[in-house]
Amino acid sequence: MSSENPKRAIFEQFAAVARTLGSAPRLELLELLAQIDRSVEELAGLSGLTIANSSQHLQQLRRAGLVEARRDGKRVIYGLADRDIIALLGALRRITERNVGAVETVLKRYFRERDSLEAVSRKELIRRMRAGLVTVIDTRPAEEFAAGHLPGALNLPLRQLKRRLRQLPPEQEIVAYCRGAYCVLSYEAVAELRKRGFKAFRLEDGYPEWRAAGLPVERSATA
Amino acid sequence: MSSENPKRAIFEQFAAVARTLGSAPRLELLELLAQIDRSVEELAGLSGLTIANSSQHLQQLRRAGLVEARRDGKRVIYGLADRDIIALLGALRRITERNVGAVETVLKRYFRERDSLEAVSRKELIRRMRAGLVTVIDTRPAEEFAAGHLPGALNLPLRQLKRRLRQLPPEQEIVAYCRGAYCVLSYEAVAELRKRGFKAFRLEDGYPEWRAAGLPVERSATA
DNA sequence: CAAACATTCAATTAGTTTCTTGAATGAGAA
DNA sequence: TTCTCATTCAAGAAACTAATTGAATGTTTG
Repeated sequence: MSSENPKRAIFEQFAAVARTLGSAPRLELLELLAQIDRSVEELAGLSGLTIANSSQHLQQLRRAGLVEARRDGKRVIYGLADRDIIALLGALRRITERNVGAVETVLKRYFRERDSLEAVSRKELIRRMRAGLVTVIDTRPAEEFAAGHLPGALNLPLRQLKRRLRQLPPEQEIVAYCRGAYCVLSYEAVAELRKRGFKAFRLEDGYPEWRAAGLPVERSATA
Repeated sequence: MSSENPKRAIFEQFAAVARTLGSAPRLELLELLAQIDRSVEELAGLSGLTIANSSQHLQQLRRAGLVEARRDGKRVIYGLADRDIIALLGALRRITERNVGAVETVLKRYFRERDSLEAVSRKELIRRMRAGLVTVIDTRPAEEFAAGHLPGALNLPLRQLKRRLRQLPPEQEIVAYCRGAYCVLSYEAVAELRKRGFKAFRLEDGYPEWRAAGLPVERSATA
């Protein structure tokens, strides 16, 4: 680690960033932040970490230049430092998927029915949206929905799904999305809808990727 | 790390891959492999690691699905498992550069003259190549050059540079490239050429990125 | 100013990772 | 078979990282 070798010193910089990504809790925090900026307390709650622990992970992410913090009254709000970080996470996901069969295995084990894994690509979804063939539902909490969502999407958080089945067209195809490829909400929604006889699919990735691709989004009050 | 939480289990898979990237020696090995497949001994020599240590790092890279090994007689030859890994390393580099000023600082400190850092993009290089405005030199060792290089490039490894200055057109602009953005060879070549009065620039990135972008390459005997 | 609150800091403990050394494989050559 | 050589394995010491706890900081509110 001595800086006598400049090449090694540069690799050490890259390694430090990669090392920061090399922790499940920190990746989870990044995924939460890919959605919307949030306070420490919120992040701790959503990730299941203690507040102190979250704070420490967040500071590491900040030291690596991956997130930024700003103060808002009593709270400190964190957010991604750079939209490109979503691309980096995507690349990491792709490589991991391709190379480590275990990821798929874990998914399969959890979601028993292989069927519910069928995913629609963004491109395909856009085509079907244009043709008016599809109802798009956003399974994230109302707060995240309000901050931005796919055009024409219906906000249907998981907890409300059963109560609001009537609002869904029984004939039309339904595509559900959520925070990203491995956000469980949309998987669960699809499984539930299929059980009730709906033609439901999952969007291959989620809202952050949609927005990062420069596709149109809507902002609005909660549905 | 119990797998009771499937979401966490998935993030743990991603984290394991990222953690494998989080080590300067391993990133250096990957950079060497981005060029051409190589034996353990060769990698150890080029990276300055002991053989046993290289072997262990390589096995970690293999476990993470980043490299693959095949046997060739007495030796084991390693290579990148997947061309996309170059993209991942590129994304990591971009984020690190943008967010950690230290990288540039280290570079600056080493290459004193800020001037020699001026880089030409791939796109710009292609334009100038088409117009016949530029001499392209490849500063990598002959072996790597033979395995693939930019069309029309002249192989001029650093050690031969001084001896072969005559072969270079004194008027025309020269663009040097090597193994990637942080390969020191092309920096040194540019510094040397400028000292001698040539109009020399560095290609922003290197051969692996060129090839990964699907641009044409030549294979040939050593120049 | 003092109380309440969100976040951060500091110190400890437990668990990983790194590099080194020397011995063990396993393939090819004699 | 036996020798040689490239690579891998195994074990141990040193350095680093994560999570926990309780105290400290700094902001808003009364």
